[in-house]
Amino acid sequence: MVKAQGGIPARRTTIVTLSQIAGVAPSTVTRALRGDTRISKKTRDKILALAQKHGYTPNILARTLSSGRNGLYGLVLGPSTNPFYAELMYEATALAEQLGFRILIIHAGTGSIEERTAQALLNYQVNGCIISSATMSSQAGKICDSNNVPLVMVNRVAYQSGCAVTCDNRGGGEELARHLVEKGRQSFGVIRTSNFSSTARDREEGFLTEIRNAGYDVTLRIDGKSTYEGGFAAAEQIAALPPRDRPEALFALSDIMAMGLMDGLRLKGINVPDDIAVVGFDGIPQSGRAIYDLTTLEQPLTLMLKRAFDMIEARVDDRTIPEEVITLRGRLIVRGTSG
Amino acid sequence: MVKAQGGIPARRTTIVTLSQIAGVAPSTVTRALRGDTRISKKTRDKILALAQKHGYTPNILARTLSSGRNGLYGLVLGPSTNPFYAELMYEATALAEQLGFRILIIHAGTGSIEERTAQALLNYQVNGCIISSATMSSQAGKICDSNNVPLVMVNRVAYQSGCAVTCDNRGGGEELARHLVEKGRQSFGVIRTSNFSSTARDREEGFLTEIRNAGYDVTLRIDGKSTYEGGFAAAEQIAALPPRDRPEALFALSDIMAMGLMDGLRLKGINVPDDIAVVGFDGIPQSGRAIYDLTTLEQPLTLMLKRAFDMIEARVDDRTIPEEVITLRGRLIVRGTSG
DNA sequence: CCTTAGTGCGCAAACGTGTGCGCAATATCG
DNA sequence: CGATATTGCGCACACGTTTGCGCACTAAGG
Repeated sequence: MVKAQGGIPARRTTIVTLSQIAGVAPSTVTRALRGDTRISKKTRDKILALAQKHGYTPNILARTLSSGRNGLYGLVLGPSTNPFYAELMYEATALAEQLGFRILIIHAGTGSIEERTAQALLNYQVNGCIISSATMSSQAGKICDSNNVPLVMVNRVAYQSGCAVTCDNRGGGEELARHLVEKGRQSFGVIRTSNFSSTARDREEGFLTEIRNAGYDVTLRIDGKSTYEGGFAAAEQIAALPPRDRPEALFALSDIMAMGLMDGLRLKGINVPDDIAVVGFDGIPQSGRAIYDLTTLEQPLTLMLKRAFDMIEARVDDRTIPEEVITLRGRLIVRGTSG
Repeated sequence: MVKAQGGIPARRTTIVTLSQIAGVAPSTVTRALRGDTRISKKTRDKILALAQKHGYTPNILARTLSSGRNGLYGLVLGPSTNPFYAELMYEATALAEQLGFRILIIHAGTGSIEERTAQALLNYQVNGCIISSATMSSQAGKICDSNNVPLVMVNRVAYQSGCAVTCDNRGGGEELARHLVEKGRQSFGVIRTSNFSSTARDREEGFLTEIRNAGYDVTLRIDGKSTYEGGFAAAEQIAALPPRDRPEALFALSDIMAMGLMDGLRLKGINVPDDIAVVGFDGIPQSGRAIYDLTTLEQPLTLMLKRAFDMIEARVDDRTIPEEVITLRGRLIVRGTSG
């Protein structure tokens, strides 16, 4: 209950307020504001002017209660150690702002989405939720499913079911492999991740396939833990190898690992790309810094999110649309680290 | 309106549903769930069990409509080019999760908060809003004020009025200055920002004061634009100077600029700290990377946000609490770049 | 037995918005 | 001119939750 200060009950202007001033029914005000054609132009103009004058702003929460629609979209983010997620959040926010939506942060960090988190989605009656990293517990998935909350995975494909928008990770891996082969590299290593996400697996498989097609093989695999520090540690392992055992090219499954890797190599006096070529994946802005100048495969992040929003919107209108997976092709950015 | 699929109207369980099953009034269910003492233990236990069994989750939106309280906190973030804001978002989310709140991203990026953004706060009836960077247009401030939306600036102090939680930027600048002087540096430069935030100004003033106290002066000032790229460009300007005109120590007003600065210097063959010492401000995690190993002044971010939440909560309960500014002391982290 | 105090709960309204239905007035047509 | 279609709007209820008020019942005290 809003307490008035100083005795004047400065209640906020609502549709009812406006209707009283205009001398019409609240329903008329609603329809006028929402542009219902059945309201005469004269009445509508009058009400719009009144709304403007009294600084009316709709109470979205009340609207939700009545019509089920609010512009609220949940967002689940991966850990802060990968700037990719921060970028995703910024992109999603910008896109939402443009489309008139709002982003509700549901969870940010590692760990899977448990029942408690899924309930938050219901508590706030979000129209849908974009999940960028974490996996869902089956219990949580069931909750969302049975309550008709459309879920879309971005940058990840669920194992059993669910909507998803993802980059062509396999194709990207292949493209990077071909690029390195064209550059004349003949032995290869992969800085991979310990988690079993579809994303990481597809990238690695694509890479491996094309390397083998070219008649070579991946001879070194190190877990880079999807972090800068993991990539850095991998560099130390590589530096510890006798130089002739070191691969001529390394594929870090994500840019952030590639950055750690390069810094690690640099500190050990190993030159990129003269001694070892490095390529990454994601296309985060930091990879373009002169100090890295990383060859990478850029994900079409803005477009991916746009598709994700579209998917949710479509399913809000029609719950019966079947599950859908969209794969978008990434773009190879050739920079200095691939030789 | 939730459309049922397959003929079975799988409506969500609400307080009314529960009340019907239990054979009591909805008001009794509410009070039982909220732990009102006037409900007998027997009834309460029965209802709690029922709620558990039927997977009841409260509809916060409806609660808001009726009681004005939801756990929604707006968050306004600065540009993505400074990872400090991403970290702030992650911290705020973690803290909110702990306290049972939710974060609604209101705006992320550059630019001031205009009327339209302020209205979003009203649309969703947020309990309050944390503003981490942008300045508010006076119109937007008025809207929030007249609608009793508590605002707290974090990492910034408003010029005229408003609540704020901030690090002791002036004191931090002084501490960094003393540290560099102790290390024997005798000439100084500052990589500053073009915007006129209180934060940047205080840091620079504190630094300047102590440098002068020690009998030296700041002889070089470059605009680093609060970005990595700005810091990098500053390095190129400095490298273009004849070596004896270069300051012996540089203070970048934020870590992200310090990082760009160091990379720029490195690429020009200038050694840190042998040729030039560098210190930053903020204490973002990236500054601790081996490749930077930056001496900096860490902001107590978690605590700052905790205080911000507390401030808002207090003002939700009691609108008459006057405006308040809290300043928290930061922590000097001495690493390798200060010599 | 009567009064008083306290306990446990229900009634009904309120929060702000959306919508199906229907009524009245006007326009259109035969 | 009368019948029908169209336009413009109001009524009433719904969404899920909270809360002031008050009623009924029990326990305690005189």
